[in-house]
Amino acid sequence: MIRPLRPTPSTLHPGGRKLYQQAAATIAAAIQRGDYRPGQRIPSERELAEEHKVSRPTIREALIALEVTGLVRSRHGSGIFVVDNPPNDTLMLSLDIGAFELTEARRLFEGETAALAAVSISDEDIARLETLVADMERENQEHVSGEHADREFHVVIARATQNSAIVGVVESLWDARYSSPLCAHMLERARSVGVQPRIDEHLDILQALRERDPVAARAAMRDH
Amino acid sequence: MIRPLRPTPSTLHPGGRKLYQQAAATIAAAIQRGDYRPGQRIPSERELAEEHKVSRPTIREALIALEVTGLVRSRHGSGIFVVDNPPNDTLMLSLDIGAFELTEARRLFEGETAALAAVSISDEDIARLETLVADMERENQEHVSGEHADREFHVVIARATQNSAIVGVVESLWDARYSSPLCAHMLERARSVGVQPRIDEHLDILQALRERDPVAARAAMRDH
DNA sequence: CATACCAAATGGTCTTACCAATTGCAAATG
DNA sequence: CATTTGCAATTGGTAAGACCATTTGGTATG
Repeated sequence: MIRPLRPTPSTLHPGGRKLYQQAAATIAAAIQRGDYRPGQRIPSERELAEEHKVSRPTIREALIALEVTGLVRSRHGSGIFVVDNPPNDTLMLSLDIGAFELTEARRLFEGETAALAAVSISDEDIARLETLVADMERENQEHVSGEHADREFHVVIARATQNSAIVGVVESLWDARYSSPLCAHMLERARSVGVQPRIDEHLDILQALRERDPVAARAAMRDH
Repeated sequence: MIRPLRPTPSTLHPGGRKLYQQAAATIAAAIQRGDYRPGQRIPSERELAEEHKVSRPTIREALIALEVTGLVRSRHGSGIFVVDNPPNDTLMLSLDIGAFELTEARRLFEGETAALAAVSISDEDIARLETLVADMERENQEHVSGEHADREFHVVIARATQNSAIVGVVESLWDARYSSPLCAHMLERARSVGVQPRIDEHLDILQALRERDPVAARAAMRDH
């Protein structure tokens, strides 16, 4: 017997995909489009169910999918919130990786990233890097973490390559530091030892980028 | 009024985590422990619900979490199956990236990976690479894809660095080729044009690794 | 004005029910 | 007996309604 390729396309499921997947995709699009801002509350499950013309269990499944993805977080009795950190738009990691391995990988890859960025970085990006280094110095004197500015510094360089795959890799490797308690502890110690050298290293990288010197940029980043 | 730190620990939620998370964790553990083999069917939703002492909607939420994670896949009317491919244990990608960007990123990062691997690669790995190249030649004459061997070739090199972070990045960038239909199409054309050069390029990389020459390995990989 | 309390809103879970797709077995057919 | 046909049991997909637990903000009370 010859069965039709798609045995009765089942007009009940127009999208082919399961309902919860469609709903999740729609909501995710709304988030990445900015309809729902980071940190902001999104409509309740009951409202979303009515809005998407599906039942509450279905909308719940969609929200769980988004929660697993890391886009939203639900708080019992309070609501569902868009996660503040625009997390991994391209790559995301799931397992812990040794701190040493991470450092080595970053050294390798970010060195090349800096070299590539050196030949295509814009003046605006350089200005942005300068303000970031200034922020780090200020936060340092106030004994604040300054990690956010540090991350931004590297991500801006990656973005200067105008290559989203590279940006994704750099972000992933950077965010991995936070996922492992072991790494977090190591960072805590490293930071208390000496912070001034880090500032200087960033200035070295910045200087190499200013001169559009790929070789110097790679070397500076590797020393970092 | 002094409220207890954990306002009436609510004996209904012993684990603190939501029920679907507990169930998902238990099932995931069973999979990674080998209780449920890859490709094999796991018990039905109704059975799992009874087994875990929760309702079917809850067990469904757990399964959806696992499906989003990529551990299982559910087929309507058939059952839920453990995904055969031991997917990305370290990194996974979610968005499409342009083909050009991917190529550039791979050129950059895998070049350094090859250079690092050259100084630490074992004889067994080199032997493994030789058989892989032979496989590719054979599959090539049979007009088979040979993509699997190609992927393996690069992953083995990454693994030779003994750095799981690097392995994760290389795997991610490689797997990204399959996620985008656009990329898949481009590869199809590229393969039909010429396949022999690819073999030669792989041999160049292999030769550089045999001589433990980081500079030559990087150059060969970049030409690839 | 500060505090304590209560009620609405909201996520978390359960129960039940029905639909849709798949699969396997059994009956009908050659 | 082999093959095909078709039905029925199994299983995932979705819906509706109800109840509990938590949070939150307003309100009454001191």
